[in-house]
Amino acid sequence: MTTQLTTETVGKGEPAGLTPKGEQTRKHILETALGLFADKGYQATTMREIAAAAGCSLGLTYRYFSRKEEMVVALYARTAQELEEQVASLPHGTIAERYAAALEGDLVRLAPFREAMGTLFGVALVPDSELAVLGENLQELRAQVWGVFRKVIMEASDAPKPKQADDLATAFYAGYLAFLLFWLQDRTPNQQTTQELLSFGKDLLAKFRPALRLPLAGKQLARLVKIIGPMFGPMGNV
Amino acid sequence: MTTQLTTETVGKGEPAGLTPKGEQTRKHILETALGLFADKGYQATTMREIAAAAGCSLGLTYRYFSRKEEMVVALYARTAQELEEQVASLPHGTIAERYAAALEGDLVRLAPFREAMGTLFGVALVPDSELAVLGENLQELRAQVWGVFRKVIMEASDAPKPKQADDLATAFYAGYLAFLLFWLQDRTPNQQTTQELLSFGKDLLAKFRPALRLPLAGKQLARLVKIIGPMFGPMGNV
DNA sequence: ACGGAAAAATGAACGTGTTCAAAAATATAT
DNA sequence: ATATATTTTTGAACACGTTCATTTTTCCGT
Repeated sequence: MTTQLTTETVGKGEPAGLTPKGEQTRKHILETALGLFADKGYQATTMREIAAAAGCSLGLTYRYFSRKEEMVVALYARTAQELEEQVASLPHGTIAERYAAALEGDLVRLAPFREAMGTLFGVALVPDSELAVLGENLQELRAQVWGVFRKVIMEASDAPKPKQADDLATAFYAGYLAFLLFWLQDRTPNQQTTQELLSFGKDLLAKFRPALRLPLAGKQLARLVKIIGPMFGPMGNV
Repeated sequence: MTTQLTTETVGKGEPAGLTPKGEQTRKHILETALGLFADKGYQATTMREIAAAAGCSLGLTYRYFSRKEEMVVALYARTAQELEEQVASLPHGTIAERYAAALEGDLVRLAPFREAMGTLFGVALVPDSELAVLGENLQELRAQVWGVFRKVIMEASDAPKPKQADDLATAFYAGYLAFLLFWLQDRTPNQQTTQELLSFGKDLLAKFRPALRLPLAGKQLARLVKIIGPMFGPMGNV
């Protein structure tokens, strides 16, 4: 009557319980798929190709990834992990410096999968999709990344009080999404325009950071966050 | 040896030349499709259903719309036309008032097709898609809407000099895209959060409009536009 | 009125993502 | 060890977007 599960509630897309062997197979399929994506592109890679390259049947891949895009979600989740690690070992400095460094690091890690990320965003922006950016399935991932930006702010040399830090983290998270979207659209060589935008944003943030101490600016930020914050779901602040 | 075409270079997605009858059929299929979209949703509507409802073969619909999403593009092009007309007969007032009115009007017109627009944006945000927002195929449409925002600014009571108006129009166009994206994600009843964001933006714009006369703000805007402007392609300014 | 060219329209097929019922393999209880 | 439940794996099928060779209709010059 007892079950033989080992891993418990790993993620949302995976089946309820996986034995060690199952986990291993899942990982192998994912690795194979990511290799093909990086090699010949996401759209050009067929589910049947992935199955063949992984040496298993087509149906099996659907046991571990209920959608093709879910493989890209797994990839993104992995780089989110790396983002967290990067920020943990980020030199102390101003908010602007740390935020810019975090964004740039993420871009570098995602670069080989730009096209795949484009398709993921395409699906993620369809509001009632299973993988909607602001949907329930990605809630945990959102909270994780939000926490990373909170850390970017709180451990900076010019960190504000915790309450405003939460507001700023929400704004940073929104800015992060917008920034990724911009990057995906940027067709200039080496995404140079995105680099310029990053520099611009960094300068702007540094220039206007002191203004945040003014009641006017603080109030406006608080008002904005009160509007858009709830769309991201609970982040620990409420 | 002469050809029998009547309409010349109507748009990008349609076949090269269409006789009046062809145009009529195209319109009929589009009308049928939009009805189905509004009725049972875009994703749930099948190309075969559209063909059946329009009383023609499946293949024929592909003669007039090379992709399913192209029907949504046609819909968007229509509401862009309506946006232009609305702005033409917009009461004189401040930039903030006029911009907010334009955005709100667009939302009202697009409301019945929110889900379809979501899917369109999904495709449009895949950079190398045939229908990429910033791609060549939608260039004309982009220029048209940009012109509308330019008019919003230039014929306002607090219109700036033409050069800054161009910069502002570019920023407004980018803001417009971001705003639509936000609206698509907004799951609150009646998209109330989007309404609040609109109010916030309007207030903010009104509050900081005077600051644009300051060299500092003007320079920052100019720098931003110099970065992101080229992504939209030629808009008449260059 | 006729013949030929261009356009409109058809219907069958293909590829790909996805589903599902059933078989094979594996672990647990007695 | 055997029986039983559970998980893994398979392979065939479906649905839908899309393509294409072919046929039918429409238009124009003579």
